[in-house]
Amino acid sequence: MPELPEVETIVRCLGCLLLGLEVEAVRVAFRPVIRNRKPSALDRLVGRQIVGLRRRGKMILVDFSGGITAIIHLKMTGQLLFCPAAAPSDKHTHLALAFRGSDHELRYRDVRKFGFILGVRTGDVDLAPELRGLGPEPLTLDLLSFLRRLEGRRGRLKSLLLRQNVIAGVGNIYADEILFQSGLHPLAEVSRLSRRCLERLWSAIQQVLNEAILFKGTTIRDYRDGEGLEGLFQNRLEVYGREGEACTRCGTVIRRIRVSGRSTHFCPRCQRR
DNA sequence: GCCACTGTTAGCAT
DNA sequence: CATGCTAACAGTGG
Repeated sequence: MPELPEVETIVRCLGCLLLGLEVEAVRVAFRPVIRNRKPSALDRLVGRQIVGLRRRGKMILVDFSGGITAIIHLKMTGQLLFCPAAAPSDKHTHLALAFRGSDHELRYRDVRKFGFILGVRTGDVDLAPELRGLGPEPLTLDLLSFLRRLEGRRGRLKSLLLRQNVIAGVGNIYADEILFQSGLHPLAEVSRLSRRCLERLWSAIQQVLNEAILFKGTTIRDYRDGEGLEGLFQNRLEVYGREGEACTRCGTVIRRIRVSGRSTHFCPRCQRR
């Protein structure tokens, strides 16, 4: 469930805590979460310092000294937690890094095991198949580039928002919120949207994602930031998870439908087709 | 106990 | 260019 705002929150949170720490030990409890086929740089982290934390789409990039980067995708239920080494860890903790002179460690947890960690050379990060083909970052994409990017595309508007090769980082929750904010119907045909509508869409993307980052993301169930804290944006959701409740803008009952296999929430009055 | 559901994404057939 | 379906996995709720 971590989408762009959640991953951004984790990266900002952990950036402050991890920068400069030197890896003292690596514990791997469940090897398959490491995607490298052969023993890789990830097996040689001891002695390296963490020199950077970045986000690309929904992925976390941890840069280590010596030119190694860990690419981490949390998928639905992954967590990256900086916690006391003494705290008990459960069966869903698949990997942990201990640091020299620190009583805290960094743990990677993932109940459903969909997530992964991949070690690459820092210079090759953008070439990794997981990052290749990822669309631009929505929050640094200006309006004109956005419009150009959507030119010639077809299909349902919501499906388009979810496609990581078009725009990176938007997932199911924020797609619904962005559509509500822009007053557009999830099933609207992309190729038939007026320029005015596309501008509203672009602006809603900026607004919703930035606001969600300010509120440190949405915790429905599993999401936690780097210190184990819940987000606050779940209290500000306008449509997601509000099926049967009243629209905050017009009072109409929020409806839920299925769009490309994903649960989709919208206000039938504020979001006309 | 069984079944349907869940925030992600890749791979497949169409 | 697009769609829908399935699968990976574990937990939750009816």
